[in-house]
Parts: sequence; C-alpha cells; structure tokens
Amino acid sequence: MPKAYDPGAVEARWYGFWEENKFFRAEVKPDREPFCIVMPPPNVTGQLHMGHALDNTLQDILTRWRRMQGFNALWLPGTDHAGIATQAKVEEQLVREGASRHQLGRDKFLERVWEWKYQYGGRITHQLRKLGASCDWDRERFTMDEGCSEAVREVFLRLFEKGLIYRGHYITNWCPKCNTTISDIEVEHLDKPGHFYYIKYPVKDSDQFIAIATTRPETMLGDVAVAVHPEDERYSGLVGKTLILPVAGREIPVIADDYVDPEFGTGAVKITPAHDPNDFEVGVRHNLPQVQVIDKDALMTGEAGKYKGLDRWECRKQLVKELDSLGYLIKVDDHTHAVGHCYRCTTVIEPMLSKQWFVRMKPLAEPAIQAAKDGRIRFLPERFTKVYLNWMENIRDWCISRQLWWGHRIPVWYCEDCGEMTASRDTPKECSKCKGTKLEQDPDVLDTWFSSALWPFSTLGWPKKTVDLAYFYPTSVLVTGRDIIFFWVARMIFSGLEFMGEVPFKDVFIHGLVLDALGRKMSKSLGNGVDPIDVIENHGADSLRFMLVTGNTPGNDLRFHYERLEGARNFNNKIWNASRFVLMNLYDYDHEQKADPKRLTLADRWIYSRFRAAAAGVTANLEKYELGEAARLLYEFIWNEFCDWYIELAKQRLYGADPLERATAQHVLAEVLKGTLELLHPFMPFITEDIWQRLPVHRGRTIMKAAWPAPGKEYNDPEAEVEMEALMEIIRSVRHIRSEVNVPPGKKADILIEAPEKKTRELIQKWSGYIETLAAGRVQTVETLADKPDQAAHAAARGVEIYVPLKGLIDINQETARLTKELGVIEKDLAKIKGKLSNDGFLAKAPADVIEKEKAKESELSGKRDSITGRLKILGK
RNA sequence: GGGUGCAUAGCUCAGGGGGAGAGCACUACCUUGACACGGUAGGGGUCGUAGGUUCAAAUCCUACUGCACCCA
Repeated sequence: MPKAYDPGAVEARWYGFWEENKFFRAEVKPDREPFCIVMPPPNVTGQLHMGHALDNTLQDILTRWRRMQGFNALWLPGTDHAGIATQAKVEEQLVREGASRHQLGRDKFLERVWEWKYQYGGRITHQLRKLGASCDWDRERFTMDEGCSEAVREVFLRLFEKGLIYRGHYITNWCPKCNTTISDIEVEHLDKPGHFYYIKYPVKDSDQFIAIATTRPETMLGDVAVAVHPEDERYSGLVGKTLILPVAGREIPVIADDYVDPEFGTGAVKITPAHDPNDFEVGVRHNLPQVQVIDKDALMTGEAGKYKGLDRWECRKQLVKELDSLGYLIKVDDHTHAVGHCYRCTTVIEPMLSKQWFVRMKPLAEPAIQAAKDGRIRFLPERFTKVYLNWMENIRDWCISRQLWWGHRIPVWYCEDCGEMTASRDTPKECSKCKGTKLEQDPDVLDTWFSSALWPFSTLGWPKKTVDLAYFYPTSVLVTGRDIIFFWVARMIFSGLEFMGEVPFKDVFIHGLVLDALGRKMSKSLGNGVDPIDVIENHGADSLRFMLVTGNTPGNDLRFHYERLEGARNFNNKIWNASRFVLMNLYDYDHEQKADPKRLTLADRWIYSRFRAAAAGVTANLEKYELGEAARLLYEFIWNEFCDWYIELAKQRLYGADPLERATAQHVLAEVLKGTLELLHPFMPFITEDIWQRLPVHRGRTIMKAAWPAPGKEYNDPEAEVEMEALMEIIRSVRHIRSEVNVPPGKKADILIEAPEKKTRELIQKWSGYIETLAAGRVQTVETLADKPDQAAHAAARGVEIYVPLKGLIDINQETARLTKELGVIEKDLAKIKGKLSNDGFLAKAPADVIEKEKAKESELSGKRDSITGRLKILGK
C-alpha cells in the first residue's frame, strides 16, 4: 500500500466492478421492503455542476445506507430533455454554420437536436458515475423516451377531457430572445434602477390634463384608457371624460377601477391591455380594445406609427425626447423597480398577448395542499412546508405551451374545414366533428416541467400498470434543491395525487445551493463555477462528497472552500494510513480465531463501546436526514478515538512478546476498522470498498451489500468508558506538564502518581502501560506521598496528584506562575458553581440529575483547587 | 409591501435551556517503525443589539439592526 492515499488509482477500480456485477440493480421482491428515490433528472446534454454533485451525493448516501440496512433500494436515474436550453444550444450551433432552424425546417431541425442528444447525452451520466452514484442504470429514463412521452400524452388528454386544460388568448411572459412564452415562475424579478416618467394627458376640448406616471413610456402608444380610483376626489369630475393620447393623438376614456392605488404615483394609471398583465385585467373588465405596439422580437409594431420597427428601448428614448419637446413631459424621477427577466437568458420579459395553453390549477392544488397539511408529505427541514403551501394557496393557472420545436408536441389537431380542435393520444385520421381529414397539429410543445411533473410514476411505467409501479410507488424520499420547489416538487405532488391517487413521495429532503467562496451563486456569466469533475480528478470523489456533506445543515446554502476540500482529502489520507497500519499488522492474523473476551483490555472494551456509540449516532442522524452530523460523528470517531488513542495503544501489544495479546489486538483492530468502513461507506464509497476488500475479516463480494453495523448492547461498556476517560485525563495532564516545562518529547520522564483511592490506584497500576506509552515516562503509583517532591512539576486530575520530578529543570517561579494561572481558572469556575448551588431556586426547581452533576463538578474542582494550593504552599517554602 | 434564513473564535461553519465547539489559520515543540495530507501542547469568543420568560438563555419569546434569498 502506498504511503499517501491516491484516490485516482482507487476510484477508477471500483465503479466498474459495482456496475458490472449489477450491485445497483433492484429487482421487485414483494417480500422485501422497498426504498426508492427517483433522481431529479439533469439536463440531458448538460454537464455536472456542484449543485448536481451535492444533490446526488445526498441521494447516494441515503440509497447506499438503506441498501446496507436491508431495504430493497432503487435509485432510479434519468435525464431531462430541457426544452429551451437544448434547443438554444443547437440553434447556436446552426448560427455558427450560418443557418437557422427556420431555414432547416422543423423535421430536419429535430433530427439535429436528436443528434446533439446522442452526442452529449452520455456525458452527464458518465460524470455521475465518477461521483460514485449507485443508481440502477438498467432503469435509466429520458423525459422524451417512448414511455415518458406516452405518459405525457395520457396526462394531457385526461386533463383536457376533464376541462382542466384550456386554450386561451391571454397575456403571458414573452422572452424576445428565446422567442417563446414562459411561465410565471420562469420569470426572475430583479430590482433595476429606472425612471418614473410623469406625462400630461390633455382632456379633450379643455385645457385641463391628467398627469400619469409610468416606468415604461413606450407602451403609451398602446394605451386605451386612463384609470383612477372610483373614490379619488381629485379625479371625480374627470371620469367618463375623453383624453387625447399625446403623440399618437388617439382619443381614450378616463375610467374608474378599484385596481388603482391612489397613493401611488399620481393616482392615475395609463391602461395598456396588450402589454401589462394588470392592465389586461382592467381591459377585460371595461371591455377595452387591445392595441399591440410591441412585437415578438421586441420591436415596435405598425400601431406605434412613426416608431415602427424601433427596438423598445430606442423607442423609449426617442419618445421621451419628443414628449419633452412637445411639453407633455412633466418630470423624470429616478425609480428602482422590479423588472422581469427570462430565467434562462436574462433578457427583459415582454408581457405579450397570445393564444396559449393553460392548466387550471385550483382543483389540482387543493389535494396537494391537503397532502402537505395532513403530513402525507413531509418537508425537511419543516419550514419549507410553508414555502410550498404559500405558493400552492396562491397558485395561478400554469401556461404550458412553448413556442419551441424541441419537446412534447401538444397532442391537439385543428380541422382546416371546421376549425374544431381534436385532442388525441395518437395522430387522428379525421376531425372529431366534421370528419374532415385536413388536420394540422398544434405547432407548440409543452413546458419541459410538464413531463418532469410525471417523473415519479412515468419512470416506473405509468400509464401501464407495471409491477415496478405497484412495488416502488410512492417513492420514499425526494432529494432536491430549494430553488425548484415550485418548478418541480409542487407539480409532481399534484400530478401524483391526480393520476396515481397517492403522493409521489413521503419525504421531501431539501438542500441549499452551493455558493462560491464569497457566497455568490455559481454562474456561467460570473465564471465562478467550480467543476466537480476537476475536483474529483484532483482530490477524489470521496473528498468532494465528504466536503459537500459536512459543515452544513439541511436546507442551508454551502460555500465552496478549497480549504475544506483539503480537510476532506486529509481525512481520506488519515483513513488510508490507519488502515495501512492495521493491514501491515495483520499478515499473520488468523481471522478464523475469535478473540477471547476475557483477554480484552480496557482499551479494547473502550473502543468497542465507542464504536457502538458511533454506529448508533450515525444511524440516528441518518434517520433524521442529518447527514452532515452523521459524517461529523464518524470523522471524530475515526480521528480522535480510533487513531489518536486506540491505534496508539494497540502498538505496544502488536510489537510485544505475547502472541495472544497480539492476536487480540489484531482482532479488535480488524473488527472495528471493518465496522467503521461500513458506517462510512455511504459517504465515501470508493476508499471504504478498497480497504474493506483488503481486510481479511470481510465477508461477501462488496461492502455495498455488507450489513449496516448495529452493534448490540453487549458492546456498550460505560465502565470501560469512565475508566478510560480517567486514564486519558491523566495522560493529557502529564503531556501538558511536559510541554509546559519543555521536557524534550524523546526524553522519558518519571511520573509519580499519588492516588489515595484504592480503585483509582488499581486502575492506574493495571494500565500504567497506557500512561507510559502515551506520555513517555515511567509510572510509579503510591497511596500517599510522605515527602512531596519540590523539584517537580505538578498537576491534579481525577482525584490524583501527578508529579513529574525534574531535578534541576524546574524553575520554581515559572512553576508557581503556571499553577497560579491554573488555579485562577479553577476558582472562577468554582465560584460559578457555588453560586448556583447556593441558589434556593436552583435547588428547588432544577432536575435532580442536573443538581447531582453540579455537585460532582464542585467536588472535582474543589479537590483540584486544594491540591494546587497545597502545591503552591510547598513551592513557596 | 409580504415571507424565510442567517448573524457564535481571524476565516468557514456546527451546536440549540444547565460546563462556549470543530475544521482551517495562528504559536511552541516533534522527521517517534500508519499518516508532516502527521503528532503533542497551547493562544483566541461579553454567541448581532435591546428587552422579556425562567432557578438557569448563545439556545425560547418580542422588537430592532445588518446580510442573503424567495414571493408580489
């Protein structure tokens, strides 16, 4: 075994072994309890980023852990066709070739996208393998494969037939760059500095005017009214009058509507139904026309008169100039306001009138709200329930049509003869009304999230009634980022309830975002992203996984620091070397021979007991989805207990003359290491498999299928823990002394321990070897010391007095100062405890065990205080 | 405007009513036969501010301040 751990060499070895042997495979076995996670499908042609790395690490930990616990664990992977993103990529490629999708035509273009998909579709799944993801690749799915597509059509048809899908002429969010509508949640509102333009609208046949304030003056060319609040006295005389729209010269009415906030701006609002969602509603209420002045490329239309063809921002500039020169512009204030941007390309969204398909959400949301309220769905951390409910309870209809080519085409055909719509699972031959055969399919495709919403059941075979579906649905837990609760989680919940009649998963485990070291979101435009594959290549997947899962708490964001990655790598190296030590000492170990419990030393009993505590703690934390806490426990157990103490103490027995002693130490080392590797395996699958395979005590073909350690009560040994802790404290005290008085580490020291209590004295005598090994000295234990040595450093611990005689090395002044300082600390603590114990309220109301603890502390501290003052007296002579 | 989260050692973060913790960084010493990606010992914090509840508050409650995010 090499001295330094080389993750590259180790990690390359195991994934193929697992996959080839089908260890990830989950067969339906009705007599076994299933555990199932469906993977949030990454973009099929995308590449792994830190968010994926975190998300999939968490899923892999849960899956590997449950599998070891004996569950029939299925982690079902797959990818998403990612409509806009993928189409945009291929369009970019076409542009580089000097072509466009329109030149190519729909069919040819789609062929190109499929080619693209075949070319890059394997990249991200390959990267997931590097991460160690133990998903069942035989069941890998794609949102546009045949089965998922069938599910999409089935769902569309059922909702359509139920009247929950409708087509309508409404205002939606249009992205002029992506050239498609997007849903409300795909719009990102960013506060942008802008202006408030105050403009005069003259009253017809009068020298009066109404002042309006707007942030988007260019839309005034599409104004069809000015609205005021019905109770606003400032304008009461003007309602019903006619205004002359400046520049355009059109006549528009003054109307009254509750929607207007009299406090805001001038209290008079221009109404542009074609370019503002609120104005659209006002327009419907007042039966106003819709004048569209901006087109799909964000250029001004013919309705804008001489501004036709101008870009919306250029039009704004010129129009404001003209208004000013004509005297209509009153003033311009600075004003920061939320501007909608496309979440994909950050282009400013243009609210646009068009015919789109919608899902009626209210009836679907109702059961989805119930499921979260009555606990059939549990969010972790729990606070996300509120986020979910708040959105669900204020839900608006979902615009599902996209003006794209890449995606599931809307299964609706229009009859050229009679105009009837025919929705159908398969391509219809004739019109459902007039039997005409000239049918044209709706050109739009469905929102990508429409298919992802079905993921938990479409991937298991729905709409077919498969055994997978019956066995694995509902799935156990969904693991995903807090950023897609609305996009995805919410939609899966109502879809699952609607089509399966049951929630799609019981738990929703939400994690935060991976930020850069400065706390910023990782993004392409900032260039601050860290590539997980680079990290894996340099530090190993185990390090990346461990780093992602520790130092973080569920639901909170996590900053990516290389220092923390190094910490994880060092931990790998620690495990490697501890194992190397164990393995180097096992060459002559007869693993068929059971250790004789009567030969177990205190350290053996202690490490078994601590191992049991670690196993219990790790399991309990995993049950609570406290993965970081579980990992931290393992880190501490391995480093601070197994390595720092147990291995060090095992050495004397391994190198000693007694073969039985050696065999016992070998046995305990091997067993504890094996169990620890098993506990650690879900977190760090590669290194644990590699070492486990080398251990003579392992059973079975892979650690993946080893039983999850659940050491029984017989390992629990509180007595050993207490005794060991006492010895550890004595050892620490001696080391402290040595360090304080600068005894060279190589030099053996005489350690004189005065232990009046018989039990303690015997304990120290029996295990004095521990002190001699770990504190480098010769121990002598006595009941009482008649002659206290003055040429000695002193410490008090656990009711014993420790002297390290150092003839000629002790500077009395220095030693006095050291002890005085220590006394100060003790007296401060003691005063605090005494204060508590003399408080009647405390004695009357605090629980008995707390009082007991305080009393024990008091006697411990006062004992120490007494021995130090005694010591100081001797030194002061 | 509404909501959520965060504020603890120089940095990054755990903890979550009864002794302030970890990792990194820092100081001193140590190439001891697993590991210098290591070991041993150490320094460093009125737990954001102000109130309240309690025998007891970093922890629970209220208000405030600052930062981040979400929704409108």
